[in-house]
Parts: sequence; structure tokens; C-alpha cells
Amino acid sequence: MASRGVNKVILIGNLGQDPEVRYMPNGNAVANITVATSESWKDQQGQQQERTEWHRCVLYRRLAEIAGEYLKKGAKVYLEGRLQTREWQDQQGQKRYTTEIVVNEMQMLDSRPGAGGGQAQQGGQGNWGRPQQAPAAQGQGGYGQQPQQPAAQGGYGQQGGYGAPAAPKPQGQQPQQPSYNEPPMDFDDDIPF
Amino acid sequence: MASRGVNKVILIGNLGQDPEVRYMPNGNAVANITVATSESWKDQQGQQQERTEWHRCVLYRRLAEIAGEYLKKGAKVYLEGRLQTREWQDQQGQKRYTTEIVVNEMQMLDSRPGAGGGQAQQGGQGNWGRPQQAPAAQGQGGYGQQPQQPAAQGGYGQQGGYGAPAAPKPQGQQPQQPSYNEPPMDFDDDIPF
Amino acid sequence: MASRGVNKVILIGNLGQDPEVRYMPNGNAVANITVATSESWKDQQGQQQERTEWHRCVLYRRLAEIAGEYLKKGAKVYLEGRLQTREWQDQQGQKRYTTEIVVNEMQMLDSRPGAGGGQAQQGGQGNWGRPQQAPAAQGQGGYGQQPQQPAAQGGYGQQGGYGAPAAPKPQGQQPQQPSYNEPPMDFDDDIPF
Amino acid sequence: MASRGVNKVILIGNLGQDPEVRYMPNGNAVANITVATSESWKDQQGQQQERTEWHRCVLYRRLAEIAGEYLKKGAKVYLEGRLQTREWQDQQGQKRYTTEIVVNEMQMLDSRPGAGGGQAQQGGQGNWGRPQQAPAAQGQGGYGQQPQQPAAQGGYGQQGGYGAPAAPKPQGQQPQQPSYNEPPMDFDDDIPF
DNA sequence: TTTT
DNA sequence: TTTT
Repeated sequence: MASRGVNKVILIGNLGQDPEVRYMPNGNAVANITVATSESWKDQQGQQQERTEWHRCVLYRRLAEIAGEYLKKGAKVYLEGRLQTREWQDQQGQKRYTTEIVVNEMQMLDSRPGAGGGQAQQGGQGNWGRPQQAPAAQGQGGYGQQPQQPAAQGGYGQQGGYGAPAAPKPQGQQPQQPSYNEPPMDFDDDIPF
Repeated sequence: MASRGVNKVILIGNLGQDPEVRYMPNGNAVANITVATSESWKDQQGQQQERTEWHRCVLYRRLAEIAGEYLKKGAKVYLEGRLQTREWQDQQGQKRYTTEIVVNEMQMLDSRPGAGGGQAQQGGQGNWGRPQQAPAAQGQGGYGQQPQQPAAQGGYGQQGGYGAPAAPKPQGQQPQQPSYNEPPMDFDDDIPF
Repeated sequence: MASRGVNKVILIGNLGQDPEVRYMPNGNAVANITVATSESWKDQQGQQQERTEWHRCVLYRRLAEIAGEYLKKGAKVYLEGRLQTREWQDQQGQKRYTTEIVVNEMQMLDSRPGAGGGQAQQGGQGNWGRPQQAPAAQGQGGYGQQPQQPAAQGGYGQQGGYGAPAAPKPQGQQPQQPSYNEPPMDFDDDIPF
Repeated sequence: MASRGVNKVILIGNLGQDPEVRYMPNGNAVANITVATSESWKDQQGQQQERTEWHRCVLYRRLAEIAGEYLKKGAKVYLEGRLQTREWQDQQGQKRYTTEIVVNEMQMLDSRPGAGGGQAQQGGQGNWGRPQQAPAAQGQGGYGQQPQQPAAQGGYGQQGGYGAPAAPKPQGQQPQQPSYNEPPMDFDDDIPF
């Protein structure tokens, strides 16, 4: 409900491998993805250098399902979340720590294969999920025949219920909308400058 | 529910004046605040320069109420939101545009007056709301005798209902919490470094 | 040099039209771009709604040149900058205000046309600049035959000199690099998890 | 010079202990700080819960010096940086990983002790550095008698020279300033709303 | 270790 | 209008 301080991470990068999705006893999905960001620079000898940073990210519930459905190795994504370091024990019983980004917002940044009409199914190089599947395998995702590029937001435990299988419940977050008595704001079809 | 693109603003600044809170017909609160950020630099002649930027911000529902209750002129705040430009007409019937930050998260950054025990009475210079009030005037805010520093998050239309007077309903956002079957993460009592 | 407060904007969106680049007397480039972000939601009647927000952005110097060279209408970009409201006078001598994002970091998010081999030349739909040019017409940009996807960072006055034509000077910002006596960090070729 | 992707962290939190500052052979300062953020929520049984997250942060050069000089245990700061995971070996020769935030911007969020006149001397509870020192012990910091609240930005390798002791050189980053032929922007004395 |  |  509240928080003291701000703990925010923003990433744009590419998946190092396909998402790993698993389900908890209560039916909630959890997905792990690893995302690479990189920077390059010239060192003091003028040599071009590059360094890749790998980020371990975890997504829950609806976000996990979307990730599992639509992302694959190489996909470019925008992620927003918070840092969390968890403790675990290695085989020797030693305490270890792993820092992860708990994602609460995701945007896919690859242009959709098959977008824009025609262009047809399959993929392979588009980094979108399930490209090899038969065209009829759809439906579960709820994104329709021509699946909309899903852009997902998932606050903290946003889908409400723990203990219930993830379902397409109404999101707790809708845009803060122009109420009748606010000034008009219709920008839908023209650019104001 | 969804969004294409990212539209995010992060501000830390000081209120130029007390918040203006009003209520919509449906009972929802709306608050307007103006926040200053400033930067200083040396120009090419070596003169110290400073420029203040004023940001017009709008808060809705619970956030508006908290702002009205706890913020006042001079208060330092962290704000997160999105940009929104709305069109209006001036007296000559000319189209005008105003860009505002629609706030969906807020953190007060002033230390509470009277926090920590002792440290003296009243406020007046602490930039917290209602400092001149009699000590007994509490209660309405629901923050208890020793009101907790409120840190508030308000997604898009987060408090659920339009058309209902704002009430302290459960937030749509709770921390994404360690469920029983997730990896252990208990940092409560020891530190990883 | 310093700033009191934080004034930060993060956008991911698409250009509404080609960048407009002009040059100042001192030779510095200035580019204006308009970027759309949009969100969609279901209203209370269950109707799908969408709202597009248009952001007026301004880029200076090297960033302006890169924008002019590589971006075009429809291109998807990541932008980071700060809000700035400037005053101007309309024809009636009335004070008007326009809020812009002064961009200091930019990332192009479209996959390069012609990247990865095959996929072929031409453009038109790739949203990258100068797509109709002959393949040999390159060179000015300094991005080579197979131009690297430019990712640019431009702090405040980053290219150092005012008063000089923008040149590919060394950036004032290089990655904060592992100095000899810091712990080794070579992640270049393996994923650590 | 460039980067592919975005790797950004934004924190507001409190220092768990005084900064640890050390110097590299080339004279550059490095500071380590640990910063706490926390969130609280009600669990499913209605119990108030709280979780504190600890962030390991590293600052270089001028930022490190400022941190060492002005921050102390308990201080509240705004930090911006990037995630970096470095590999090291434990005593058993095992590979270990530690994730840190490499800070490139910092803002102190505590109000200065002794600011505003009167308000009394010394510190101890103000979380500003060196509070127990004799008033004359100043000078090294270059912030004057009444030290300005330092707000610091330090890009990547921002202070220019490696291999030289950090000195108050001109920052590579000045505000992107209104040049003569840009639209007027003088907000110094009037407010747009 | 912090803070409320 | 704020803040330092």
C-alpha cells in the first residue's frame, strides 16, 4: 500500500533466451527472463570496447503469461520494475544473494510479425513467441485473431487475488480519464503543432 | 488497460503554493499543485546562472486528498506521472494548450515536524499541512494520532469507482509479495553485505 | 553544473513526422520532433477507448544531427530529457507558453533496415532516414557502410564548445570504466545464470 | 560513447551507514554506500507487513568525494545510476556475483542543518557529514562557510581526466542553454500560471 | 545498517 | 510562487 523511498528500474534490452514460465500451486504464473543491455566506448588507447550487462528479471501473474506467450530469445523489451535481492543457499549451505528486477510494466518493442496486413504467419526471426505454431492454436491469450501487441502493466500484486488461477480480471489500473467536467481533450486525430 | 509507448515524468521539487483541492460532482477530489525544479550553471562569462522550471501537476482522488492534507507551499515532493496536454479556449475563443503532469505516485520528502520525539512543537516551517491547527484537530485524515508520513500511489483511476465519493478503499496495488512457494526472501534481520 | 530537484521525462513513442532540423548561427544543429504515445482502456460502458498524447521534443547539437539523419516519420524512439516551458508571443502580442522535452538521450528502437544480412535494401517502411539514397551516398554521418544503429547521449551542452560547428568530437561521457584495481568484470561472452 | 539499450535505476532511500571512501592509485575517489528503500502493505490476514530492500551503490570521482563529505548514516538521498553485476571469487575459489548501482547522479534530500538562519548549530541528527567537527575545519570541500547543498551529476567518466587527482574542474555538463537565436525563455520573474 |  |  505504501512505500518509503523509491526503488525503480527501467530497462530496454534483449532477451538472452526464451522465457521460463512455471506455475505456482495457486495457479499463478511466474516467468524468468534475462535481458541484456550493452554499452560501448573507446578506451584510453582508443580501442573500441563493449560490455554487456545481464539482468535477471521476474514477472508474475498476467505479465508472466504474456511474456511466456509473446516473448522469445532475442526479443527487445522495455521493462519497468523494482530491485529485489533474495537470499538462497548453495549446495554447501552457504548464503548466496541474487538481485533481480521484479517487473511491473512491460512493453514489447519489436515490430510484430504479421502486422499491417498480409505478411502472414510464422516467424523465426521476429522474436515473437510461438511462431512455429499452427494458426489455429490461438484463443487462450485473449488477444484475438490478429493479436494486438500486448502492452502490459502489472502493479504490485495487481491482479488482486492470490490463491486463484490467473484470469483476465479487470486491471486495477485504467487511465485516469477525462471526467465530464474537465476541460476537453481530444487529440485523437490531429497534431496540435 | 494497455498503452503503446511510455510516457513518464519524474520530478523532485518544491511546491510554489498550497495545493488547490476541489471536488467533482461525483465526489472525487482533484488537486492542482505547481512544483519548481531549478538548475544552476556558470555561463560562458563565468557568471552563475539559475533557471527555475515550474511544473503544473494534477492529482486525482486519494492522492489529491493526501496532497491537500499534507502538502503546503514550500514542501518538497517526489512525483511520478505522465504528460498530458489539454486544449482549452481563451476569452477570445482561441485554442490554447496546457501541458500538465498527471501524477500517479507521490512521496513527501520533508522530514515530519515533530518526528523522532521531542524536537519541538508545531510546524509553520516544516511545510506540512495544517500546521497552525490546534493539536486536537486530527482524526479526519485517518492517519492516526501520530500521523504516518503518507506515501501514496495512485495508478490510472486506481481507486476503482468513478461516481462514488472517494473512500479509503483498498488500493489496487499491493506489493508483489513473497508467496509461500517462491524462493525465500527474508531480509528482515540480516544484511547481505 | 548543479540542479536542485529532479526534472526527468522518459518517452517511448513514434514520430508524427520527419524531424525538422535547422542550424543556429554558431553552426549548432537544433531538431524538433513530435512523438506520440498512446493508451487505450475500456470506459465504464465497456467501450474501447484510445487517447494519443503528442509530445513536442527538441534536440541540440549532435543529437539533432543524428535525429535528422536517422529518424523519420513513424520511427519508434526512446527519449530521455527534461521538461521546459518557454514563453512566446502570438500575433496579437499575447503571451503563450509551450512545454517541450529537451532531449538528452535517444535510442532508436526500430530494427535497422538491411541489418542482419539479406532483408534487402530500400526503405520506405523502415522509418530510418534517407532510405531512398544510393548505397554509396554515405560517409558524412561517420557511421560506416553498414551504419551502426546510433544510440546517442547528449548531456547538457555536452559537446563542449558553443560557437563551433558541431563536429564528431569525443563525447564528454564515456562509461565509467573498470579501472585496473577494481574487481574483474567480464561478462562478454557468457550469461551468468 | 554509445549504448544499446537502457539500464537505469532510480532510488530514493536512506543510508544504512556512513559512506566508505577510498582512493585508487590514480587518485580517483570511490565511495560505497548502502541505501535502504522499504515498502509496507497489509497481508491477506490484514497484518501490516514491511520489507526493506538494501541497495549497494558505488560512486566515483567527484560524486564519491561529495558523498564522503556530505552524507552520513541515515541521510536521505536521490540516486540515479545503472545496474552492474560484477564477478568475484570467494575464499573457496567459487564464482560469486554482486549487483551494484553505479551512481551517476545524486541529490541530497535532507534539509541542511543550520540552513535558513538560526535553527541552531551542529548536527548529530541532521545526517549531514562531519557534524562533530569544529566549525573552522572546513575548506577542503570548496563549498564555503555556508556550504551550498551540493547536487551532483557525474556522467560516465565525467570529470574528464583519469589518472589525475580529482579536482574541481569544470563539469562536462552545463545546462543546455538558451542561445541568442532560440525562442525566448525567461522565466526568471513571472509565472506562467 | 536506514527511515517512518 | 518554491528551494538553496
